[in-house]
Amino acid sequence: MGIVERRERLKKQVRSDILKTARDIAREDGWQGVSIRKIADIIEYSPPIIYEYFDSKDKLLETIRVDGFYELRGEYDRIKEVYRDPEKQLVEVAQSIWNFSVEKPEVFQVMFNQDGAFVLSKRAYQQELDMTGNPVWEMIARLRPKAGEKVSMTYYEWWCLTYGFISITMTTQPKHAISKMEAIYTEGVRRFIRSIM
Amino acid sequence: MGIVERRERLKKQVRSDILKTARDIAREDGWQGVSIRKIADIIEYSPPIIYEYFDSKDKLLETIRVDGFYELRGEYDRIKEVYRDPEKQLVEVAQSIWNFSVEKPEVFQVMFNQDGAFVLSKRAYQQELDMTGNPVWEMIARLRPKAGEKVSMTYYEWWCLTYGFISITMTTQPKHAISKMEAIYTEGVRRFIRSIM
DNA sequence: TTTTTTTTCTAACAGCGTTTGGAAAACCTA
DNA sequence: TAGGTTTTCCAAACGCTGTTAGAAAAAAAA
Repeated sequence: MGIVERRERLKKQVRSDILKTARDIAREDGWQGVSIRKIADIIEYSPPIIYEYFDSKDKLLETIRVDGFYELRGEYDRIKEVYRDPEKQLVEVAQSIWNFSVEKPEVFQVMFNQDGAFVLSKRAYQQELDMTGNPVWEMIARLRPKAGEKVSMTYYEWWCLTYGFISITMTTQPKHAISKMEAIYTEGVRRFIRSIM
Repeated sequence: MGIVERRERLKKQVRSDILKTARDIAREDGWQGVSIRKIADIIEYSPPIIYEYFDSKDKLLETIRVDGFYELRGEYDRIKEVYRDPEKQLVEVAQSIWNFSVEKPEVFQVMFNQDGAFVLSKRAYQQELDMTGNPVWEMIARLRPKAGEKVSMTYYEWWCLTYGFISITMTTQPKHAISKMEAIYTEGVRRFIRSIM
């Protein structure tokens, strides 16, 4: 009897529909335009249904944030496997962050509380800034075989350089001008890598 | 008869009270907690009064943003006068941005659409990124006597490095940890300056 | 004092996140 | 198939939000 299975499949579907719809609205109208009622309208359920999947709107956005970081982490792990040279690895990481922000700007906004997106908790950042098992931290460590403390500081600089550059670009530049900034970003990243080698 | 004058004085006072109250609430509860009704409550007027001073909540926040950029610009001009060495000037500029973000984090948030603050228009950034009469642009130009285009790119890098670092630090770090990041910021700024000289 | 102008507020609209209570549907059992 | 149980779902409401219209109150001018 696959009844339970069917129900669970449907639940998973609705859950991901909610997340996808939130992102769709945000991409179109910005996070300011995302409301529980609009999401409910689009997935053709009543608003209270959403609360069976997420405790609150805040938790819903936090899920999107965590998923975003998870996806990026996957990219970093992949890059670490594919390339041997840590310099090349970091350049690739920087590239993949940029691509991510271009392809999923609305997710990037949630990840960094930007442009109308807002999540109260800072929990997601802690894991991201932690060094244990952190692929990017290890790339920098290989590039800079100094004491651990120094590496963590450099890693934090890296974090701010990459995410900061894109954050500021996304919020200050009109959509059509963003792609022109990629070259500056890439050059800045290269300069940074060379300056810590 | 100073009736008109008295009225104008009072109007200016109420206007600045509105702005100050908005910032106060934001500092205490975040920009998410700022509402027209709360502001009205505190300045002891009814909500519609606020609309005699600002067309909308959005315009109110935009005023705070523009004032913030104006204040910083004043700092930069002052620094440019006081110090001769462009390297020293830039270090001081970086320092003053940091101090600003520590003393008025809620204004910084509005300036870069962070953490619940949101202004639709990107107008304020255009002037800030324009090179004409821009003190920081000129500092970089003196440090890097290359072609104009290159200077503008470097200036944009500077912009992203400083504001980006602080933006990311403010949104990702808990309040108590922020001060510990200043050293990393300062070192990053110094490294950047040296790398473009 | 009366008229005119200016200032101010009450009340309302539509939309927001969220919760409650119960209706409706789906399911299981006899 | 009928009855009972469980699960799924939603209408309605609460207290918020930004904003506006129109009337009331206050001040100034006549």
